[in-house]
Amino acid sequence: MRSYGQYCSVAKALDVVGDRWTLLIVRELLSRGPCRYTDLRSGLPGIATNLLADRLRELEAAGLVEREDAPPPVATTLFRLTDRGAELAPVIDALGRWGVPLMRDHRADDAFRGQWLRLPVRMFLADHEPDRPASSIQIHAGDQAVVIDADAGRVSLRLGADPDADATVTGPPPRILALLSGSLDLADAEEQGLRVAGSHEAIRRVLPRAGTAAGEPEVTP
Amino acid sequence: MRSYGQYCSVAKALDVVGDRWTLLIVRELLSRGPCRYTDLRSGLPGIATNLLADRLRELEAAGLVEREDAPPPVATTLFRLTDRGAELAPVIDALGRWGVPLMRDHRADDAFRGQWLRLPVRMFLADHEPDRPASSIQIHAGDQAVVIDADAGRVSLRLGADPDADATVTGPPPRILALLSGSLDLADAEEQGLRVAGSHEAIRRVLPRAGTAAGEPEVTP
DNA sequence: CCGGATCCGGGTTGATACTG
DNA sequence: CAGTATCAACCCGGATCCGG
Repeated sequence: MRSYGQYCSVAKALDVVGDRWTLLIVRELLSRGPCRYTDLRSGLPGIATNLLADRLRELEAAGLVEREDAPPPVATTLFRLTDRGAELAPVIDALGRWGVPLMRDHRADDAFRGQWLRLPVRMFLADHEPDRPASSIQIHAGDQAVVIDADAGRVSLRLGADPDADATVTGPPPRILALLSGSLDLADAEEQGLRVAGSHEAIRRVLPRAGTAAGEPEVTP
Repeated sequence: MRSYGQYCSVAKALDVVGDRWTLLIVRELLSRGPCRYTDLRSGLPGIATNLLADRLRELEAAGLVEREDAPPPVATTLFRLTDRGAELAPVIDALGRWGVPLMRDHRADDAFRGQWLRLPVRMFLADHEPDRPASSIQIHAGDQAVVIDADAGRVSLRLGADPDADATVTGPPPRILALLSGSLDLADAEEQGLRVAGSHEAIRRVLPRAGTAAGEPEVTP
């Protein structure tokens, strides 16, 4: 990218990460951890493969990403954020938080990936009953399957399906997000296009509660 | 800008503010308040005038900026951030904070503007002696003149010169920034290319103190 | 299948000139 | 002062191809 040529830390930051796709690559590496080239490409639908290769080279040159040749069993190269690269997390968080109100306009051809729920999970969910045994919720958002775990006060997300989950929620991504953000009540979920099965307590355990986090933006579809 | 077409709040945010120059325009409006077109252009050295006009239109369409026809005495149009636009402050802050270590590489032809000190002043300075009467420091950074005021626990910055300032610091922007960020001690300032005059107490009153803010990045030139 | 490289058309940006 | 007009250069997107 052309430098802005301004002696200002915002401009200097954008000299490094202001290029198209660059911050989304960082988002992907932050939410998935070390990734193969192909994983990155599937997590960044729409990127041209030459651009991904270019950006990864630039990020490597800037010291934000390093490539690691994985050991023999897998024998593939992994891309991971350096510490300096991971320090962009507050930038991604701030952008993601500011963007929440924009999630109201969902276009039919918008792509969706399960790992993109990691930020809303961190932003909106909390384990309100940390003393209970661990519980999990299977989410089917569009064609993406993820599991939300609550355990000892911590809420986390993993990709994939878990047949032993305590509850299951199925529906289109915008409705799932509305539920997670607290703008759609669990009681109304079924009427709003969500299928909810299993333990409602496991779900209420992590959903935002009124007065819990004041000033949180919501996603009202 | 082309949409990324991803149902993710980070991508949606970048759909709106991810274009080249856009976030710098927001930075400028945040640090200067309502501005005339010409003020914006001078605060964004390097921008082409057609791009500034384009971006302002896009920002207006997105509801982040509104134009206001100023009353008869001045009779010019002002551009100001809407509330929604001002909510980008955490994004600018996060970028600016991440960019601080990049300030070490200052190129001779980098432009500099006094208002760009507003972010470092907020980030690094504090009024450590809130009970003393108000004091002020005149800064001459390159050809830019600003005044840092400390009053009743608050530190603020205004553009221009003030002949009644209690102290004066003169030098190139990188040295000024090193001093403000705490990586250059006031005692060493003179040897490092800064001219310091007047009350050193007024300066020490606001400079960061060891142990005051742990983990702050610094600018070591 | 993985991890790209290459090529090309079109859109965006940048620099300058000009105008109500 | 607040832009518009023009045009060249560059960057991006999409497709195709290639070596392990």
